[in-house]
Amino acid sequence: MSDVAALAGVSKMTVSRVLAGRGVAPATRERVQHAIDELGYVADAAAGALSSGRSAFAAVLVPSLASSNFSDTVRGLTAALEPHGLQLLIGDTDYDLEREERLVRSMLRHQPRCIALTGAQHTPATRELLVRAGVPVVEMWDLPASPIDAAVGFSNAKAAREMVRYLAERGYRRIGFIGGASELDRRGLERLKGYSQEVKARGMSERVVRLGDSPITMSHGAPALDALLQQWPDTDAVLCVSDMSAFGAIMQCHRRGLSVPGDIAVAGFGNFEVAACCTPAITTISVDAYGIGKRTGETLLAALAENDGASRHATPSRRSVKIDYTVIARESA
Amino acid sequence: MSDVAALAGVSKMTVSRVLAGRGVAPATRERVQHAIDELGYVADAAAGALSSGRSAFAAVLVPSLASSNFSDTVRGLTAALEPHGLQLLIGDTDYDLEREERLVRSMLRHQPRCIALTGAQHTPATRELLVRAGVPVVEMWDLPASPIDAAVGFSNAKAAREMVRYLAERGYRRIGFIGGASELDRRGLERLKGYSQEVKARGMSERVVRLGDSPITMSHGAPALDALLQQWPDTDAVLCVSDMSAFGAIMQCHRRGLSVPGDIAVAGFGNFEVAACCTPAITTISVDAYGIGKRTGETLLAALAENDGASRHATPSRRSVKIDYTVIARESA
DNA sequence: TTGAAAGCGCTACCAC
DNA sequence: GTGGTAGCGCTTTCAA
Repeated sequence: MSDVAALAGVSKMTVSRVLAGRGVAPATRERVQHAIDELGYVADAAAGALSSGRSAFAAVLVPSLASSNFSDTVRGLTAALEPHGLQLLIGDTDYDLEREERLVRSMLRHQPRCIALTGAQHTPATRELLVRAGVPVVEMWDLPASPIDAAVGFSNAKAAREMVRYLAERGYRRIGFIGGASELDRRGLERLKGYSQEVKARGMSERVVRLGDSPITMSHGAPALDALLQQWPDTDAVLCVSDMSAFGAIMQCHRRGLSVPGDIAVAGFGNFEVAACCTPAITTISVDAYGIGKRTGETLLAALAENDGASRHATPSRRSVKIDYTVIARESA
Repeated sequence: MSDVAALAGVSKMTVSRVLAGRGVAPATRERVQHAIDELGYVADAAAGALSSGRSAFAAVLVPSLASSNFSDTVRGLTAALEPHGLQLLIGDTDYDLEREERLVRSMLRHQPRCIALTGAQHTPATRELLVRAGVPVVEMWDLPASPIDAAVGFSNAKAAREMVRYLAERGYRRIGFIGGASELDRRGLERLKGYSQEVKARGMSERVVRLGDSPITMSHGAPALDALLQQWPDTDAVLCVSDMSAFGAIMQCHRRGLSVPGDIAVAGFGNFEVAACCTPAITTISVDAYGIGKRTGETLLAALAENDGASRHATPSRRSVKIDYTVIARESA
């Protein structure tokens, strides 16, 4: 920066102002900009952060970047935060709460301006770290009973209930559920819970197969469907924890010579791309994953703006943004 | 850190050494660690980076996080770099070279220790910035004619030729290609180039449909297949620029009552999960996307180790790692 | 094995 | 509109 200042014949402060886009006379600004280009000068963000006491980072934690759900959410966050000069620090927890804690710890070292993470469940240490960080926090994809700060999500249980209701209304009575075996995928467990509640409420019996790790992939569907039909051969509909699994199940139906939905109806969750493209097209719950990211970003920005205006100590906003979901009726159920 | 030092009754330097895991007497180390836990102290990475002149960042640029290809590559990079204490700065270029340049510029402000980016094509300014950065750079997913520094990838053109060869050997003679319309997806264009070369070399005629933006998604396949069959109704095989498109095309064949591969063979590229799960299972080119990330990470680490040992000015390694690919023969072709 | 001083590159603050 | 000074929280270097 000294070099640039010298070349432009101004002080470092003026260079700093030009970079920050603050009040500088047009002529001066041009000279400085020229010097910057000349020297290929790139300001050091670490020095800036240290000096000003505010970084340009936003921390983001998702269970898995490979799931289109969460990569869409990350895209939404990027869309909201990048225009405000925030650089995303993205971490992949792999559905592991200990790993989440390690990642939070490591990200906190970079003094992020705000934090977005997935789900309602975290280790006590993670919660403690997050609260102490004193920056806006949003938990995404769930509506926690006691949020750390704010939340942007929906009730996975209620959404699953709605799908069971849809199936019941279409006349299906022997409805199964296939999902993952892991206790770590809380959203999957919530969906299972919603399924169980609604099935019981209607006096139907539960038919649950839990198999495999999260994230649930396409290859989950085939063995899960086989297991379900082996135990309950007369099953007439199956709700899958995700469209990935639903797709695998439908392909397995093809292989077994079962028609969908004629012999068995299959419903998914998430409205992934495959649900619309596959034949039969998959009936599913549509969740706006990108919107969750976007709304989360906006919520964080609003909290940042407030904190700037008011006291320094982050006043937890506790706001909770409910994201809509809808049953998309297609061909498979 | 002063607070921690005071509480532990040592100097700041000793606290710093404990955090860095350097030579400190066990008793002292314990006292310090206790004070750290007590106060919930989290070291400031910006200050550390500024003081030591070396950040803990690795910059990564991919065209799209939504493509499982690239999210797998990011996972591979994480696996390689995270254990060495490097934090990934992930950017999504959206197949836009201008955006790539902006992202590089913004990431460079954080003084990354190394940089991984996708493809061989960049704006002149991007190349300039990257060279001036003086840190190891790896270009992934391609083998550039004149790499900036190192490269980890394969020839997309040769891989596509191999698939055409496979199809020709299975007796297909009227082979089409469906891909994206964008000039920005260089890997897609390379695949098209390979197709054209091999088709011409065998005296067959080209049948090319280019449609839609990158990243190519499942919904690309159906309209592209329709367009192909409208123009060349007697097509007996189609090579798709990606498995996503191939899947969409196969589903469209189902809808049109065409049997695959009986009426028309369909081949994909990438060996995505859907290729193995769908029926008929998709014949494709398998590329180890995760491995590209892993190898890239290892290449970067090796370069960092060298630079540490030797001179400060990064000696470009110019090494080029070739990644294997293979035709996976399944049911669809 | 530990401590003290200097300074990394920038921005906040106050003068002019 | 511009410049000087102080100092952000660490690590480097050297001394004890």
